[in-house]
Amino acid sequence: MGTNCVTYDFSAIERHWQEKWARDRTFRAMEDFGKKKYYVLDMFPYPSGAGLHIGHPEGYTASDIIARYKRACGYNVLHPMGWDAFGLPAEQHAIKTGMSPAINTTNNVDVFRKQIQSFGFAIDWDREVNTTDPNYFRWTQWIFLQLFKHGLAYVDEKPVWWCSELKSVLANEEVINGVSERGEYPVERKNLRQWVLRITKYADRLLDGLKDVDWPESTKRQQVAWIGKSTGAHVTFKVENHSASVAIYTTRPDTLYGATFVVLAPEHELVSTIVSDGQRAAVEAYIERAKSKSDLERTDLAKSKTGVFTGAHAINPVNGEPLPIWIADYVLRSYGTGAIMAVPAHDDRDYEFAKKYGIEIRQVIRWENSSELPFCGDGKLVNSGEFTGLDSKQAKEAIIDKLSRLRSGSRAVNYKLRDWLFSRQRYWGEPIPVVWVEKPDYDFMLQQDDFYFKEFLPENEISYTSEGLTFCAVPLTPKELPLALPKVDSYIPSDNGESPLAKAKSWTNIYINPISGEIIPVREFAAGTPGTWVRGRRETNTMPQWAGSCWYYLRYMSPHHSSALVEEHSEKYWQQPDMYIGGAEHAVLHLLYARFWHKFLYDIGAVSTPEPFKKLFHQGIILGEDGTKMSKSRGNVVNPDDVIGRYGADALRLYEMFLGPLEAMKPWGTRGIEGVSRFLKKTWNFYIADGGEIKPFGDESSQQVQDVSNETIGKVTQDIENLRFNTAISQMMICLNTFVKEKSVSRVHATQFLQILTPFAPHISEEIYSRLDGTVNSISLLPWPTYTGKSDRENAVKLAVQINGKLRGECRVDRNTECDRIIEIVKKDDRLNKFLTGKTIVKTVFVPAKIINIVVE
RNA sequence: GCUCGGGUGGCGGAAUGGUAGACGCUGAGGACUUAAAAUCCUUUGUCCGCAAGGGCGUGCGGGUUCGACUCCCGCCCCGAGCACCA
Repeated sequence: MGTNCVTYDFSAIERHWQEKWARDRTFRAMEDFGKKKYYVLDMFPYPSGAGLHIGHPEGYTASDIIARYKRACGYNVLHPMGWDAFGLPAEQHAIKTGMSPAINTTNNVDVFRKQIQSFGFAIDWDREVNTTDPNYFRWTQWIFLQLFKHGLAYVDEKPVWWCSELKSVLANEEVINGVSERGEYPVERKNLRQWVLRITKYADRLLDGLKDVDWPESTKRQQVAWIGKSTGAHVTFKVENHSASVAIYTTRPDTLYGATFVVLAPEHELVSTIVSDGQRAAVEAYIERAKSKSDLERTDLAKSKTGVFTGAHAINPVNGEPLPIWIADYVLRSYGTGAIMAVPAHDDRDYEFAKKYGIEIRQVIRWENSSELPFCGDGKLVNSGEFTGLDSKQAKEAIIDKLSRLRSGSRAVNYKLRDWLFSRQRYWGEPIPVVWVEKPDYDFMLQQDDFYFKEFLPENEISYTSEGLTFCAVPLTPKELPLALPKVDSYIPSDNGESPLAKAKSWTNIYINPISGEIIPVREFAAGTPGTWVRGRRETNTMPQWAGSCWYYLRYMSPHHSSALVEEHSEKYWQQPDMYIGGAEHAVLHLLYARFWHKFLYDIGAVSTPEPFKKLFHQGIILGEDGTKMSKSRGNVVNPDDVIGRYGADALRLYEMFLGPLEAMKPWGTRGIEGVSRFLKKTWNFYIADGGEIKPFGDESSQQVQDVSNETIGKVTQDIENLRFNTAISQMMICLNTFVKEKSVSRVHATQFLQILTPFAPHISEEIYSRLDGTVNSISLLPWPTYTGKSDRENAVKLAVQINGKLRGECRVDRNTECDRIIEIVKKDDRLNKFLTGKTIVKTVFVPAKIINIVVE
């Protein structure tokens, strides 16, 4: 049953069908194991206070078209939605207003849900997840504990990015060009105790796995570049007149004979040991200067290189030559060994440095078409002792072999990828489920015969030392999960880098029982409490926002399951998303972290597939009408609620898909939506008479209608498969225009048109279908119409005629006409023949039923 | 700097070796209307021409081909990512 509206009243129609779908749970995903499954996933949104952005429904509409299409094709479709709701904006809102981020988040989610539902997406709302729901994040915490147990989580006191404005540590990825990604505030280096995840252990597998997924090449390339694997050698240089030696990493061992100096990063721990007395003052001054430089200054490529001689020399292991050791901030402590051999003849940076400080530049590679130094490619070796004459590739191997014999070097692999800094000094995140106890208490716990935690501990204990005391990490037991956030008076972090949770003393200070695993707050602990107890302090750091989004696609498979993160048989059935649609801004971080967790879960047997996302697609960005990024300050923001109010959800869905290729960046155009809106009205008027009743449709269609209908089914099907929705819509427009012109359209063709329109504009299609036929409860239950192949009924074709490659006309012929016959026809046509008279035909190229090209002289 | 993607009417875009500009927007003219909106019809790359017709045309310059927006070489411009990674 539809509405009773007489004209195309989209608000009434859309409200009616959305309510009906919700009531009937039309789009519930069932675990029907006899049916092939299709899992289509959107990157779930962060429910910001600003409400839904016009860009959100672009990806959601695309995935919805696929979901509805696949369902009509007979698949059992899973198309869920949820909320990535931990994160900084809610916390900053809390700091500003004092309102709890939990309440604020719930409000925002309610707004987002309502807005998303107003698009009529075929989502199974029974499976909604929310990363801030304790029943969700207990499993995020559980995964963390598994990582902990398997030695993939550790603490490290190390320099991290500290943003004093946000009062928080940021991950490398959250710092862009020396300022915070969010807010663009200045950042500095600060030493803090941090949780770190050992993603580097998975570097090779994260690289290899990319071969097996259907992802945009550019995204794969970005991940490859981020992992940054390189192969080369470690070479050890003895320091002259000193017991120390310097280890360097190079990808060019073939240039070893061209090394004329060695450079250490200013932070390299060897610097203070090897520096000569004469140079000490200059070196210390340089280090001091380097420290005060911001990262932006240090990495500024435009500035010239600087450095200081240490007074020490390193001995080149292959020829015994002493090379001056310099320090310079163009060498990074964090990559490789923090030290390099400098080969100015064959490295741009070393060349620039050597030029500036008058250091020898020695060519050891010769190449064809010799141009000037530096030359950084491969070639033939010169001035390289016994290796002279080899080409670079052979020389690399040969020189590494010699280094191995000399015990001065070996083959080595290096990655740009660093371990993942996993703790944040924030309130609004998942608490890290760990308790710290002092070392003597920890040893006492370990000595207990029936020590509960044995199976939850990593091989090597995790500990840190502060003010002379050593603390060891004890994981919470699964019984203690979820570890919920405590209530706090203030959400403001302290200036010393501690999370706001540190101020919730009654929450942080606890007693832990090594035998039962139980935890009780200090205030509940009395002298008479039975059992063995040890004092502890909860970890007060929380997890980064990435944590919850690392595994949400698994939770959708069994969102209410209470004894595992995903129910085994559900995971076996749904396996992984077949299609994942979301923005390219997540090309590296989210998609790399999720792959890391997934591979880990695969290793511990929690999931059965090695990769989380089979096929990935990035929708482009919708720009403002002026062609720039939508922003409040520019005043070019389009509000989806306004557009739906004015044109309806179907029109907005259709328009966003019609705008251009899904992956392209394209500007919004207010006039453009008028076009698709007219198309919908035209559709309505084609089916519905003035009084609101359905027009009569007979049993016969004209030939034209049959052909255009069939062609449209074929084109739209292909275009949906290839996510080319813009051309699918133009084909439907062509089809409708033909219908309107031809008028003799059968019931079957009238129904089929509505069916292929359904994934794009489901409300109007349901409404018209309910008046046209309505034998089934929803048009989405009808099987997708089939394309019957190219019609051979259409025999007369227009054949293009070219003479010397230039289009001169066309002729109407039977599609099977032979080449010779066509030349005769052309000769009889005065307008064509005039290009042939007095010329000889040298050659003809003939494509049957398409084109003929006559070459004359 | 390196890597990748792109450059087609007034605009969004179609066509990946076979009739460039589908489809939509806009503009112009017309029908209906007292009028307007809505709707419908015609037209809309550009130059010459009254017209018939013809020339030019997919960033620029070459090339391959019977035929190039499409493939190859060189250049210009725009966008994205990475950015002293040794």
